[in-house]
Amino acid sequence: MTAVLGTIDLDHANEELGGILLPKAPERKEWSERYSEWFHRVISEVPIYDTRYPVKGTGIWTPFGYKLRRAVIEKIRDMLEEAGHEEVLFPLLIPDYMLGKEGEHVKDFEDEVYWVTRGGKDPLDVKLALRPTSETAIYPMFQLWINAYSDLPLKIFQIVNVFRYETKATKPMIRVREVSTFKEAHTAHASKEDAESQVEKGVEIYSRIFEGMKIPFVKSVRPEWDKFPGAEYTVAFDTILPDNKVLQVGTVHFLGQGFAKAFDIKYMKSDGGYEHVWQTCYGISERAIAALISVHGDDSGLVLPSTFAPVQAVIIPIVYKGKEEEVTNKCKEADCLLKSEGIRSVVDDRKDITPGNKYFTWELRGAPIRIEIGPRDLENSTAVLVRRDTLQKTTIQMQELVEGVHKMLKEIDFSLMERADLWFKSKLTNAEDVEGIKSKLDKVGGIVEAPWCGARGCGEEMEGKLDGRILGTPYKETHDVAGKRCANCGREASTIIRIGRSY
RNA sequence: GGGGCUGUAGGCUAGCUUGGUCCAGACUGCGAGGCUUGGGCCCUCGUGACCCCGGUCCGAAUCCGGGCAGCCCCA
Repeated sequence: MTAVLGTIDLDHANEELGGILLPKAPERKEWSERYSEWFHRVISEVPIYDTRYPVKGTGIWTPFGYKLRRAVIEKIRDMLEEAGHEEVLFPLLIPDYMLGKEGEHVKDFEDEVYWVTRGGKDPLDVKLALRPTSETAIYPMFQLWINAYSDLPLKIFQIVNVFRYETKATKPMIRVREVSTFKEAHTAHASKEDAESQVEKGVEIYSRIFEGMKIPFVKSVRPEWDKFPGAEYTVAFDTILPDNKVLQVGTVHFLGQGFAKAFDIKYMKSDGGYEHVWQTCYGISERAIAALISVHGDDSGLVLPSTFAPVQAVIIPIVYKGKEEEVTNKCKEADCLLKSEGIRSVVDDRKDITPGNKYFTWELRGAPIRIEIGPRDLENSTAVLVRRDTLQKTTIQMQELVEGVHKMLKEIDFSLMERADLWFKSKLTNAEDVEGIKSKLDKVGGIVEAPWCGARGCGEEMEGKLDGRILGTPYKETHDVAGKRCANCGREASTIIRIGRSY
């Protein structure tokens, strides 16, 4: 990667160069060795998410965190709309008889549903659930909305909060009782083929979303015993966090006609007969934001891809006594220029805070580019650009500022993607037998791929032997397993199975 | 599902073992002023806390019980 002008080699970091003291590239020691603490520290210090609200498993999106959240939401909303989904908003409350309509679905959720049982002092005749997910709220309305094949396909989505009474230890953004950013899409189709092709489209949309966030992932078909309750099959997106544990960041479900039958969602075919619709649904929560924060970070804090950074370029005035106004004006001028070119910039003109202090603040907040303008730059018509990921300093001519910033943002995005991919690949390993899988899980963590016979009983047995969870089999990928033996039972392998220690 | 640990200013923490010395100390933050400003400057002044409820006791931040909240480990 070549930077704009006069890039300085990192090997010479910390040397005095042209009067500028260069810091070393940030380490990723705490990030990798004490990830949990790192994550808590970053979200609370930036701040992104305040966990001090006194209800277990909830938290508050702070202004900066909210901007980050909104950037992610907007990206997802755009992509869903582009793919023909329309946004709607359903009520939070679901009557108990509706929640209970699809047997498998309610059975899996019943232990973690919050109930509203009273209105004021009076007990309610019909208990109301806080949606744990919205299938049972939405599908009775599908029944009313869908009459004929001309109403299909129906593709909607909503961005809402959902509630789950988690019994396990909660973790900010990752395991919460109130999921505050659930992006759920629901579709209905006239044929199985059409619905299954929608599953592929859903997977494609999510792939593009995560690629945009530079979050590496694998797509797996979840095992029979771990699919979404009520679904025929589930395709899940898994990424790997710095502590080598697997995080599910998105799921796409093929629902078949199960819900359609339970909620009696039928449409009239061209021949006048009726058939139940075929359905899909897919969802992403704020885990995607947790992944965005985690995957790219380092010991100095957040590192954000430019698309999602609330501030893409921060301008720091280096004000010497007597030059305050001149320097500040130049900074404001640069700020206006950048803004007019569509760059989210700010001038950090706080008084009584040294520039160094501001550097730390904005590194913590993950601003991709820092622009320093001081008296020296006024003399030379220059500015100093510092990229967040490497902390490399570059001096640039003022008239090339806009071009330089655009170019540097692209370079940073590319580097982030490369670094994340490289790291992910190093955590995606394979093994041939149970011992090998175990050893890889212990030594490398992440995700281990192994040949598998495909039998459910064998899979469950393997899960019991391993201190890990079976993530499933690759979705629409070809893996050559010819001549290979199942890692567990030794029979002929028919596919690959993925295993990881997960959240 | 099982086990362990923790809760003192906004944050991090000293004090808790052995109850009284603590109307609770440091650092950081925050507010005011001064001095500075190309990697966390310095000085002065100010600000702010014993999670909640109950118990033991002459006396509780400290001991006991419960609640709430958080963290960690194992399944």
